[in-house]
Amino acid sequence: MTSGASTGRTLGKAYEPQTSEAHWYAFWNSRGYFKPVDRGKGPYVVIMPPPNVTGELHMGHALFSTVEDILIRFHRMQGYAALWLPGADHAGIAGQWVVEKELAKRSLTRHDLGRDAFVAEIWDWMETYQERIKAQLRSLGASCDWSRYVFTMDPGPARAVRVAFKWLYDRGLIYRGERLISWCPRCMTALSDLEVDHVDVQGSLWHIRYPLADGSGDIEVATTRPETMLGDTAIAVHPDDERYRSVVGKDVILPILHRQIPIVADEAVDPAFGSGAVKVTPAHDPNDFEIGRRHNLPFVTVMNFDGTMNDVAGPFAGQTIEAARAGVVAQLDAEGLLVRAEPHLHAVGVCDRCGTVVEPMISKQWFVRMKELAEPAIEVARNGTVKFVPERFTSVYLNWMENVHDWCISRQLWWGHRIPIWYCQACGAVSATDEEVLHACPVCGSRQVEQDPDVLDTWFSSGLWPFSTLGWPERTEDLATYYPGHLMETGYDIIFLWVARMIFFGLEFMGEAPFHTVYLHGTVRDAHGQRMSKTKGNVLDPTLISAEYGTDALRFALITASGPGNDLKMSTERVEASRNFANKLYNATRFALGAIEKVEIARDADGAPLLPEASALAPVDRWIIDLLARTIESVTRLTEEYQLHEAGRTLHEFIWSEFCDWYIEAAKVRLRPETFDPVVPQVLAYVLERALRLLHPSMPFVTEELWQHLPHVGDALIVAPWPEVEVRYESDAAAFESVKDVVRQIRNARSEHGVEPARRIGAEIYAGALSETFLSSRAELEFLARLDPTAVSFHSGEPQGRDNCAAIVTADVTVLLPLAGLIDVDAERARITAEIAAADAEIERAQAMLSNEQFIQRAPAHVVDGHRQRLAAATERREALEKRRSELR
RNA sequence: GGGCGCGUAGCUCAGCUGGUCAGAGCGCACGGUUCACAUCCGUGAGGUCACUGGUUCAAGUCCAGUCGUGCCCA
Repeated sequence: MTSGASTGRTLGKAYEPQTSEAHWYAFWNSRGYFKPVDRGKGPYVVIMPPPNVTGELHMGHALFSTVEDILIRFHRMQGYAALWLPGADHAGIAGQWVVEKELAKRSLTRHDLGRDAFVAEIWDWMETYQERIKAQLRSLGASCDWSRYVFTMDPGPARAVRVAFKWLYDRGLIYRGERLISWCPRCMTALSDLEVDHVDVQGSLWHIRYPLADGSGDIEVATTRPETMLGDTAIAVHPDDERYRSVVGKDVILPILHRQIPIVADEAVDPAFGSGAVKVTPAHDPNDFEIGRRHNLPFVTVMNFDGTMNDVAGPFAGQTIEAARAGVVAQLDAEGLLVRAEPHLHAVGVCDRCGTVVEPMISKQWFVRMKELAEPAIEVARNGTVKFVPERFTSVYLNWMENVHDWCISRQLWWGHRIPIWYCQACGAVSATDEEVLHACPVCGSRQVEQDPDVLDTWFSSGLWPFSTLGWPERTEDLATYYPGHLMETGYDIIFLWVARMIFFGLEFMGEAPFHTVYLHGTVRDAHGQRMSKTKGNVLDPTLISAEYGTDALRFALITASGPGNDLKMSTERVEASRNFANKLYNATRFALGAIEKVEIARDADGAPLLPEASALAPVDRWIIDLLARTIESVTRLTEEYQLHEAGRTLHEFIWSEFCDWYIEAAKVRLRPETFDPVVPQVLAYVLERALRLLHPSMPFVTEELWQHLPHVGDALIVAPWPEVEVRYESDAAAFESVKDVVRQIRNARSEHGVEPARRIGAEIYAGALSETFLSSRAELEFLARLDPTAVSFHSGEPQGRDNCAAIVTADVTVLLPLAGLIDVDAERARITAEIAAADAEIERAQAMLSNEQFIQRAPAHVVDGHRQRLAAATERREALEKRRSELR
């Protein structure tokens, strides 16, 4: 029975997504279809990469939600208990910053409010924006399970973070230490390596002379950062560098501050750079830090955490880094120690959140020891337990994981998960706890305990996401049922930040990788290939686009724009084309319904339109049914292989270029009252109903709307079963392709000869072995080629020469079109000559291959056979054309 | 310095494991009041698949190199 869901909804002349979308989303949601339901095939789990709660949804979100939704809907229809678990991320640094910017408008800083009040302020923001993000995901059609929605700062994930931290701390995999870390002076926090971007800047390379302490001369070094010389504790040269062999072990006098520092030999020095001697500032440069450790050099910090120089910097204390740089250069110049300055392009690390130049600083921070965690994470990628789509990202992942450094996880922020470490003021004990509050020191019992003021890197909690969302560390039913999940879908730009960490944490805490497949999508760019950004003003807002063209159009445009892992250019033209496709489908369905409503549609055991008996089918019916079967097969396979763009294109081709352009057009002749054939509505219903199911994951709204109007059983398309191939008619389909081919050629001949579209012409048809197909397709042929039924005749044997005819010649069929007075004999001769040339080219190519002994011997039989048939067909066609040309007068 | 992607019709891109794969959409030209759709229909023009060499019976499709372009890591 047709569901009541469509009651009251009528189909207007054009598809109006605006009215349809909200209706169906609410319908699905209210019936609980977004929740996983076990239908015997087990679970299929996708954990959504939670969007940051720091702003609006952008095209990247539209892309990820489309890809994930397609795969979830596909598996749901296949009978899996499909769980797509949504969430949102608190985005530590970015989250804190947006609220600080708001405060700045009121001329306030977070320090004016104090920690508690500031955090309360952020919570207000987060709550408002979480709702906005949820609404936008709904508008994109995301069929995720809202009942399981989680925010990274919710009590569950927060406890997971503490438990994970304590676990790793107890295992010795988390430690606190003084290391050189990347520091953002604007955000006033430490960063991990991954949160630092490298940008090339045009700076200078200053060449400076350091006098030798024994007065025997001086040594020249080159640097891009002269102000750090205040913290130099050595000069280094390569041990094999002959130029400096004699000075290694001597001291130099550090200019300005007049400290005496040694010259050391270290393999890390590149003799080809500058003079071959470098200044060593262990406290402000990663390479120098290592040199400093190797040679037991002092670590002299000359900067404050706010980007100014400290007291050690002597005359430059209190100045900004930029001012100190200028000052140092000026003084060196004044002292005659500046050799020269030359323009120099070099990479500078900047904070990926705010763009401020980061400073390498020595600081006491918390770290995760990576070696032990990385090993199993490398193994699962190597042995295929975790696969990447596209595959090339496996080596990107491995390369990173094999060279990973310890992970700095403490952040000097107020917003985020507070480090669950407590310091006893009485006995000095350091204690980790998985409780929110530690009331007393577990060592001495003192109640004078204070929690570490810092918070954890946001990505620490992200790494736990595949199981913290399911209730871990509690042994919940969800965790048992849905872990490990199946697919992780996200952008390739966060493969390390997010995917890699989920894999090693999943292995560490759950003993199993959190998913078997990582699907990585590219970046959505504007029509010119530029990255979209607010400052460039080239942002396409998915909310506005889907409001104008429809969500289905936006989704289809995104998904067909390019394949996995590749960037894609988005433009409204693309979306418009997809909207036209939705409208095409909509109108095709309206047409089909006109026929379907005239008869009683037979149903199969599931209640869907029944596949008609073969005996009742005309060639064109078998053709479209076979094509549907092929489409089901392709779309299923392509979706399983994550070739969603190809699946989309395949469906577009089937629905528009085959079903609409040929089947529906051909069907019209058998829908006329005088020649009405009841099998036609049956075929229309059968094919269309299944086509809608195939297209549903990509274009959920329009397909649901239309499906509800078609004969069906079940409440909604979203939970209808995925179509399966029921029957094939390969040879019948091939035969009808010949009819199509003849129609196309007649249309072409008509066009070439300038026959008015409305004019019906006669035809003599010599169909040979295909006579039966052509005879049974007579009405369709007449209609599609605009032939005059009273002047169409079928013949057997060889075509008889006739004057004033245009000729259609294929390998099997010849059609003569008597066009007395209409055709230009010269033009027809030219047309046929061109066709003969084409046939010649074909014959030549086939002969060239077939006369090659090696080809005959080595190529597979079916390939050789294919070319033999090709040659035979082309030869026949050529003969017929030649004959026809000789008959032209 | 190391690694990866891309370079196919005017534009944007498909083309999976090498053998009718030279394709689609948009654009363009010509023609259309066919009762589903002008968000449409029909016909057509346009590419030596960046370049060079190689493997193979056979190469946009594999290999090597070159050029152009974009990105990641250090």
